[in-house]
Amino acid sequence: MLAYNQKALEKKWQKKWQETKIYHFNFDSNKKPYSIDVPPRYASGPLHVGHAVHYTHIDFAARYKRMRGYDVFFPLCFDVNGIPIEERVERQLNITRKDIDRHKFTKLCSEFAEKNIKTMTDQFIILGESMDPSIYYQTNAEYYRRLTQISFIELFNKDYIYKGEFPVNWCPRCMTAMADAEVTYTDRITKLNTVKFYFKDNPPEQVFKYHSIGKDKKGEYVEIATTRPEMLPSCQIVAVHPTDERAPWLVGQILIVPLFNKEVKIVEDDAVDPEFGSGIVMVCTVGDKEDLNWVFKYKLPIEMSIDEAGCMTELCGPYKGMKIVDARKAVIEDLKKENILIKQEPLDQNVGVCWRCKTPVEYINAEQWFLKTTKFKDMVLEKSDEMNWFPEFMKIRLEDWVNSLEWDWVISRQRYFATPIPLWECKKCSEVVIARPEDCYIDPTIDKPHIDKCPKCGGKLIGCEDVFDTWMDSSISPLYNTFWYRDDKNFKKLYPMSLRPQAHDIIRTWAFYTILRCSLITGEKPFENIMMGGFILSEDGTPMHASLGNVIDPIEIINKYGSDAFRCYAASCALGEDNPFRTKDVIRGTKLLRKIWNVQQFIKNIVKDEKPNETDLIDIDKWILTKYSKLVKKCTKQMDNFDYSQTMKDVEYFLWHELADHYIEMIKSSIYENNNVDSIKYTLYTVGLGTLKLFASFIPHITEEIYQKFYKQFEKDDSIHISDWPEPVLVDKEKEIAGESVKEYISQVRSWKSEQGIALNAPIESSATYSTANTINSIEPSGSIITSTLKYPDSHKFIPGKPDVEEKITKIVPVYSKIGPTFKKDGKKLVQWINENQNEIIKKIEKKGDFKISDIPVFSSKEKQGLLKEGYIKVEKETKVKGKKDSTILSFDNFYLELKVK
RNA sequence: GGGCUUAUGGUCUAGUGGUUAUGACGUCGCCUUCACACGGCGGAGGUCGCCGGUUCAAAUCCGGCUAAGCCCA
Repeated sequence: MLAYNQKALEKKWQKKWQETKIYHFNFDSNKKPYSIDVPPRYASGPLHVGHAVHYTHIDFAARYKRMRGYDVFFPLCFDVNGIPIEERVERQLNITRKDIDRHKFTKLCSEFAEKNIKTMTDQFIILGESMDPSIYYQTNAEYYRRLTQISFIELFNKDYIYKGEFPVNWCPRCMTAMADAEVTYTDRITKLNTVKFYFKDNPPEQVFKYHSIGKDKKGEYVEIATTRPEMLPSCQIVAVHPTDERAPWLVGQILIVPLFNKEVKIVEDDAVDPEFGSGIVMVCTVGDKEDLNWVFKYKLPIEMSIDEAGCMTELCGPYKGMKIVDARKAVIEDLKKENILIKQEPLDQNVGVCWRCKTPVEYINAEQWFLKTTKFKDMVLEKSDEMNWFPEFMKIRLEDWVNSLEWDWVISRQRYFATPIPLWECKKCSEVVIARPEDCYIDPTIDKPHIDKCPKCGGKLIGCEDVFDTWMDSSISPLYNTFWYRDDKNFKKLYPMSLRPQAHDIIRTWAFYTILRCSLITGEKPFENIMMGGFILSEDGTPMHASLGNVIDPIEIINKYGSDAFRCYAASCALGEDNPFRTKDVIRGTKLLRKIWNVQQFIKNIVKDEKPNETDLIDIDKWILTKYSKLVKKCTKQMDNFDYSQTMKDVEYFLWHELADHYIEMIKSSIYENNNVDSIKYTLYTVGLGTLKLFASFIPHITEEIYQKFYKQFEKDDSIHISDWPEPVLVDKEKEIAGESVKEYISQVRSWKSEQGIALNAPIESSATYSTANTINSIEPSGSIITSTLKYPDSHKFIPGKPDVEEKITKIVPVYSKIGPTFKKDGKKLVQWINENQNEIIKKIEKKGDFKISDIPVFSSKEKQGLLKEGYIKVEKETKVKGKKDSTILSFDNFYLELKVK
């Protein structure tokens, strides 16, 4: 091993791993499978740092499980259907999908996606992800869409699918349905019209003392402010905030909608803003998103006042057929005539418009396909309970979501680039003819049905032009991965999948829909464990999103600092929490890598070309091996719980501090002096290889390089990534404590040297170390390590007991954790007394060795026990040398170190 | 507005009942040491978001508030 050339070795191993296929999932393996339901990455653009961190976390799981002896199923996959890709293509070419042929358009979408897929596949390799490209899929391929269709047919045949009406965003100019993502918002100034709604029955007299309630010769009325007076005919209810002082008088009253004489009820609702307009609002079907919420909350009829061309409907009586803007003018004129319009004020408004033509978006009712979901709430909750959630609280989000469900899932979209809904409808009687599974993949806009006319009335069959919501594709990923419908043997082996990794923003979509779909089809949960990644924030603290323009390209980072360094950052991100990206943390990663490299180089130089055998171990080796074994146990447990950040921290701390700063420093001189070499070599080899393996999942390149260049000649495995996860070697509590004493002792003396400005490698003229008999006995076997590390003269002695010193107690410190539980409420009094009577206590302790509780006046306690003996207090001491003139005593912990003074 | 989560030195972070709060980055001082000066040792720097409660004891448990993140078809 020469100097650490990070970039070159990373490239080399990435290439090698591809060639040797060590990540290959073996369908015939005897090993237990560990299957990962990898999120198919959406193909609308390259990966940013946030994605890169998520996939790196999944890679940690895959690599760890491989080392634990599993046959790991880690597919490379991409999600390619849907609106965002359509939208990017439309924007890129400045067209709408209706401008060109449907199938030409979808081809453009495919091509656009393929480019991104290629980029991302390379990115995954550069990031060091261990996906298996031989179990590849992408959701727009016919082999995948076929299963979306077949699973739909199964649900259809189970009677879980129905057709109904549902409001959709609609651009009246483009005459097309729009996804929320296609609606952009723009500020404009509109007019807020305050209109009189008359009471049907006379309200109680008291109400007139409140604002916005009045009467004129036509009767009593409330004032309602609206920007959409043309929507009056579809007014369904009027709402007021529950804490509004008028609410008790108004709720339950009936109002008459002006011009249309429709009766509407007043309800109370938290969503009303009491500061807006008169604080009383009309709810129409459907003016905006808030109205839509009310529609479902109050189960309001969906009466539409606007049609798909942006004209007023039948419902609007005399205004029928008018354009929205004209109707608004006409309605206002009529309101003025009737003296119903109280005032008009200008209002700044943020309005949703079509991103393409900037026409304000309307809601219209469209025929849609539904999958029954509300019926299966309990089933979904039950299945999610059967799974382990990491972190656990994420399950609550799913549960809250499921419990709040009020309507079924709309699975159809009026789009092009997605899986076609495999059915035909009779033009005459609307009878539905569903495709046969054996005919899928099928596109009803191109392919003919298996029967040539309607089985009911003989009418003409028209292919369905709607496509599926993209979640219909991605929510069967566990079925696709496990060969459902295609290979029963593999399905039984792989389903349910072991792990679903995903981000928390799509719990209500991907997690929920997957549990729903897969359970409905198989009767079983789709996965055993679900691991939730948090968000990666940009350096300025905002979440990283392409749309926010704050994305960081992981490849740029890697080009500068390397993949392993980037992965060090990824490993520092706690699961389920938002983590800011810091270049600093990546730089810190490069430091760690260099440290690992140097430590391993040291080990290699000591161990040389023979594998050390197990041998009689010296105490200090038993100490580090015990610490190492405890580390292995702890890390194993944490890795099993997907706690990567803690594991990384623990291994890093062990390597850098326990191993490098302490152990290696301690054994160096032994090695150079040729003492205990067998024991040390064995220990260095064991701990060196073991920690390298603990690191391997996180930083695969450097660990592989070190393994190949050194350990492999002695080990059976061709790659560290298919080697066994380490096992604890020994736990010797006694030697562990002894080793800690030696470590502390050396470290204290080194600090002292530093404080004195003495070079750390300068010899110290020290004649003896004193401590309790126990401590001296336990550290004496490591005596030569101490004297050689600290450069004591050979004559240095370890002596039980105290040197000839004078000790002065300087302070009495109360021990709260001891006093509290014993004295409870009186504890405070005792502490106060101890603090106020320091001198008295010190005197008595110096005379008699302790201070009795019964001597404390604030207690009438007869307890004869001593404060010191029972551990209620601690003493701080100052040590002075008594006799010898040419020496001084350094005291720390329970040690006294005799030093020569020059 | 609702659900979940988060709030700790300048920055990032550990810490889920015991009073002297962890580590990293940065900063300051010291030390060429034969794996590593891209290293080691040490110092300074915190009213643990705010208010209240439970408790002998709260960063930690409970309630309220404030701010931020995700989701709300």
